[in-house]
Amino acid sequence: MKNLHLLRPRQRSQKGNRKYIGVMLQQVKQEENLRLSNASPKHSSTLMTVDGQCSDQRENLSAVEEKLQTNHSLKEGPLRTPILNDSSNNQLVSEEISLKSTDGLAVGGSSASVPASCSSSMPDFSRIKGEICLDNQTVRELQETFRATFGRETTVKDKLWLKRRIAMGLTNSCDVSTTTFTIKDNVLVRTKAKDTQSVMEICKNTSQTNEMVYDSCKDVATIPAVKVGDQQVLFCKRLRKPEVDNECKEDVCTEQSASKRVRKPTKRYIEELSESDTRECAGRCESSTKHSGNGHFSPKSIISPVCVFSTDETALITRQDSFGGSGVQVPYVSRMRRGRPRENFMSIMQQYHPNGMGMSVDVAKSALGARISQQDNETGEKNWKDRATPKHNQQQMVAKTEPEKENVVKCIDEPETVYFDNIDSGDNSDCNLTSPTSKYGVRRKHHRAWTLSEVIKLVEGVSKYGAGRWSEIKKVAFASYAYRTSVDLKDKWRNLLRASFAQGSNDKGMRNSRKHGSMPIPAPILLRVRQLAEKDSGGTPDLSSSKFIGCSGRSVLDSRSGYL
DNA sequence: TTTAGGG
DNA sequence: CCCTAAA
Repeated sequence: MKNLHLLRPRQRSQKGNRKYIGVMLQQVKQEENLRLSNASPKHSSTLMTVDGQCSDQRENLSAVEEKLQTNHSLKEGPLRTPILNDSSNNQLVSEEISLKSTDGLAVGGSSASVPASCSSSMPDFSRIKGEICLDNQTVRELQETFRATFGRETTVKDKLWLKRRIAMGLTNSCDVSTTTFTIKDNVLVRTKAKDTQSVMEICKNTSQTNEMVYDSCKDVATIPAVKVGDQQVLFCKRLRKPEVDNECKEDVCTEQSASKRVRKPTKRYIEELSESDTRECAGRCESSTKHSGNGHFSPKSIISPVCVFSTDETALITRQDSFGGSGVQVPYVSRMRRGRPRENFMSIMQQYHPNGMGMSVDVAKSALGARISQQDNETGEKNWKDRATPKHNQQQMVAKTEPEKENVVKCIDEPETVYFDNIDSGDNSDCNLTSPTSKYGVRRKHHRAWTLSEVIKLVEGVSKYGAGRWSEIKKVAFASYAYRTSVDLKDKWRNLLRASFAQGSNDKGMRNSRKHGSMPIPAPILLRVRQLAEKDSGGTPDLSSSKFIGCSGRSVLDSRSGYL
């Protein structure tokens, strides 16, 4: 008792504990050996040897019991591993299979909460009476014993297997606590139910720590424990899962497998899993094993992707997210977008949150306003307000504004550019932003292909105002193109410059390097771009500009008309 | 806001 | 095309 108390963790440091246990184990080993060599028969307790001779080792037991009662339980604790012959493992495997197929009753299929051995039919331990030596039993008797033990029939004829199963079943059965059998020192012993029960009860409540187990079992007559190597494995650990299915698997394995029992994942493990789970894009849902766990997390916490269709009929995977304080569906791909929301964010917003727009008007305006084709700010503002009304969705707006835009374009542009602009209006519609166009293939989200007319306008604008006066050019030449910002002009000009110089250095190379699908820019325009660039970097804008117009203006027009 | 330049 | 630093 004293010793055992010393084992309590709270009274000793972990380190000390381990050390102490080691010493104890040594002693146990020694005494065990001693005891085995001195065993002498004489006792009245009912016992049943599992593997060994029928000779009784009652002396053994009584001695042990005595010692247990005299507070030397740990030292004297019978920790000997039951000798279970594993030579027929292979055979056992096949037997297991046959077992499953033939008499596979409510073994694994039954609900986990109700162990098979308890649910289908109760084991009848009263059938096991008196002194039984499994070794001497015939197969039939063994089967009977099996039935008594597990409460079900078996067709297995392998004696060894039956013996093992019976032994283990008796040891591990959930009903052991109510029976009077327990395994002790390689012997199946009929003991006082009370003691066994207490063992089981204690073990049930025992944590993984061996100290506790020792402690718990200290004053119990029989200790169903197995020593595997230096590890102590208590049979009572098996109480949780007496299912035959599980036992079968373990049968095949060595006894060490008992120490490798499946453990409930630690909290930490679960947390890590869920953490990574949350990080994962729910789109590629991981195997359900993670979720199947312990029901630790409510299903609601699992992100459920929602499939929506935006105006351009592109399927978007969205998830609930808080944007600007309001929970809205945002596309999965663009989580945590740095800048302002994409333009068609508004369409999604309006489709799914027509009334609740938690985002600032400013953001919304910049998002939507950019897509509005308008002649002036007033129209734009009007359009914006119009669109912002909750009931309107994107399609309606587009349909409404499309003709407007066309009119605008036609009114403003010179006759020769109307053609291009009409094409523009055709594929500039909002619906085409992300969808494949007939002409140029898939476009990026915010991309509007530069049409030739736009390019020409840009070039002319640059020639008139000079590169860098983007806002000026935008105001004059691109007033009707709300979607072309001054930055866009600048970017396009940059591209044009690149293209023009590329062409200048190597015409053929340029042609080849040009991306497929993008509209080729006529060489004359590129030439003019280069000249403008040179003029810009050079000196007198006016002079070179006029010179340029005189020289190549015509060719540009010619080429353009040629493209018309 | 606009421009210039990097990404 | 987007973003941002400067001006």
